[in-house]
Amino acid sequence: MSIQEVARRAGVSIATVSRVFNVPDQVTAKTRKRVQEAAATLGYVPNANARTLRMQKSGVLGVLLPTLLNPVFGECLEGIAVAAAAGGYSIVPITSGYQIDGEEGAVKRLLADNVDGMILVVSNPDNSAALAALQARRIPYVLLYNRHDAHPCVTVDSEGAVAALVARLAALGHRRITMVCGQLSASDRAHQRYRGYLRGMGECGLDARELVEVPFMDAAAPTLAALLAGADRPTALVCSNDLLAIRCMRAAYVAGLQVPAQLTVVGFDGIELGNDLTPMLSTITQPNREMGRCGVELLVRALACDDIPGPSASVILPHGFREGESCAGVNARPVKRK
Amino acid sequence: MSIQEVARRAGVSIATVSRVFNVPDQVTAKTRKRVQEAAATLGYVPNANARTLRMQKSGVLGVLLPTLLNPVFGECLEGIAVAAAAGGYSIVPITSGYQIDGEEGAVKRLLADNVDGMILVVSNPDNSAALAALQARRIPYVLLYNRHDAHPCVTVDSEGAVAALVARLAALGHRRITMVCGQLSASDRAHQRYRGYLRGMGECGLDARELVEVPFMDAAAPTLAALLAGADRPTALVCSNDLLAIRCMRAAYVAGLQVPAQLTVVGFDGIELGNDLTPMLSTITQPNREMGRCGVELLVRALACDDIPGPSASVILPHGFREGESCAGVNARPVKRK
DNA sequence: TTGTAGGCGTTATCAG
DNA sequence: CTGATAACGCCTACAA
Repeated sequence: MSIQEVARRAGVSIATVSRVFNVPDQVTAKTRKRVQEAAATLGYVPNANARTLRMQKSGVLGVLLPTLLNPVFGECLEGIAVAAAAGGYSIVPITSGYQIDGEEGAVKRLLADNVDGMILVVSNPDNSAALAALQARRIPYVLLYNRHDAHPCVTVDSEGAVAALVARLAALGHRRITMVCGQLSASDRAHQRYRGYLRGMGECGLDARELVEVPFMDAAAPTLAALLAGADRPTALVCSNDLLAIRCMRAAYVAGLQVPAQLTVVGFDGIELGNDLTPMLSTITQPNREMGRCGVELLVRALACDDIPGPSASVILPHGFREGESCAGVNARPVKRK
Repeated sequence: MSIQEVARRAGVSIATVSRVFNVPDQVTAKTRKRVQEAAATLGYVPNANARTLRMQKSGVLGVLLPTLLNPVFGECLEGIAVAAAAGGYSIVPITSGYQIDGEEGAVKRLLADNVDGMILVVSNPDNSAALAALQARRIPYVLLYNRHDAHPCVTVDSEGAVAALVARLAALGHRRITMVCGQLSASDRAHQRYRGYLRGMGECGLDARELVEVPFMDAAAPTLAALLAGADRPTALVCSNDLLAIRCMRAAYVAGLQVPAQLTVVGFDGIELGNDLTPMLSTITQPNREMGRCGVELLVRALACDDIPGPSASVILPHGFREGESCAGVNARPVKRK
């Protein structure tokens, strides 16, 4: 069912049909109606591939995310989807995580699709083949969560946020503060946050403790159990993301430690789910939807002007701190539970 | 950078370039190499739109999901992605939830993209305009989680699962068992699960209690608070999904009720996160990834034979029950916490 | 206001 | 083994 059949059925030329869909006012009301009826009864849907081929633009924004198993990206994607729709674009989300060929393969696929621009969260903007490919093709793109001087990024001041958090914990009397992250090498976000930890500890005159890496979520339990076992165990855990923080709270329970009375756990991300946990998760909040929205708007604006966003377009969005219930002073008395 | 430029640079015709990418053995090793080098230095990526237009098939599977904010669909999508890749297809996931125009709009968009088939989770297979559109176009599709006699579905026996759960709760001494769901009208899954509740209660000789609907997650707190307030409050909550169950556990805490000592809470979905909660969530588990995988394989198989899956292709996958820690006998003694 | 025709990048057919 | 060419569905000058 192409434009041809609609034209035949309506007794007009294909050009007229095309106009009905693209510049309706250039067609007589009567003709227009006839065409619309023909299209409706035929169930005609314009072929996006043909249109893209002809127009040399697709009206599609590619979205590359690490995974959708972490709600933080789900929330972000929602912001992206809404903003894209508002800007007249549709999106094609791809995950680099459980996709066979990672970031570069995903970008190649999106390039083949002729996306007009891309929103992406990469593992490391330095030496990213994916970004190189985009630059080579002069495809406009915006990074989310990443932070890099050579690329347009929408993110928060992760380093500052964690440094401030460490100060807050120190003020609560914590001295043995340990940072827990996923696979450090897999994410420049984790690096930023770790730098924040180091800075914060330094500024508070505390000794930074060894970073605890939990590369595979599945195998987190033993690592965390070991961490919480010794006499010198930390009194506070700064987690590189909320999912990790949730696992840490579980590990604490398993180890017989009460949160927050005996162990403070703080996350990073501000996923909504944290609000429903008990104890409610204390966390550094990022405006995830807003971040998606902002990135898309940046991109759409650039697209409209037919130029490509540079590093100077970067935006640092404000972060926050959700009080929650998993964070307390080092000598807090156990919460009585009835 | 089209096939043209590669051809020119390699000093061959476009036909030869095309062959190098599609039937490499029909080209001399030497020519092939020249073309590949030209393509590489040019950064050539075959135009998928042109290819789709010419081939009349895209190699793309459309995936329509209600939302990605619920991890259950994230897990499912992972299964879909892996299976699709294995079958030589790529996917385009769309959410009907926060998309402007819902299921039908999403399907239209996918049709415009010339997807070869679709995997979808719809609100209600009856009178679904989306499904009607697919049938009219004779696009192969498979439903996930939904269950309907007139469509090919991959799902679990939700009704039986909930009925069995109710029996289990009754055996634990529970009498006042209440079901909690989201917006009942928004999901035939919720309906199935509710039917299971009714059947289970009936079979146990218990009086079914009024269904508690929590249409908007955001506003769940007051509704649940009211539910847990009275003297006649339930001793067990059967939740239509895990996210809801998590909220119920929070509501219990807020109401001063200990789970599971004073209130049993059981979910439905088996999201992985449930394992990390304290108390660990007791839930009816669905094989979410497997479900995605199964649906895709069904679809891919049909695509290969060039036919479209019918209702008889439906598959009921086995479900399970995760013991967890949020479910106990009605007179369980409070857990001592140190 | 409406119709005709060319070309977007590919693949496939048919010659050579 | 390789090259020329038509056609996929659409948009848009240009012509009528």
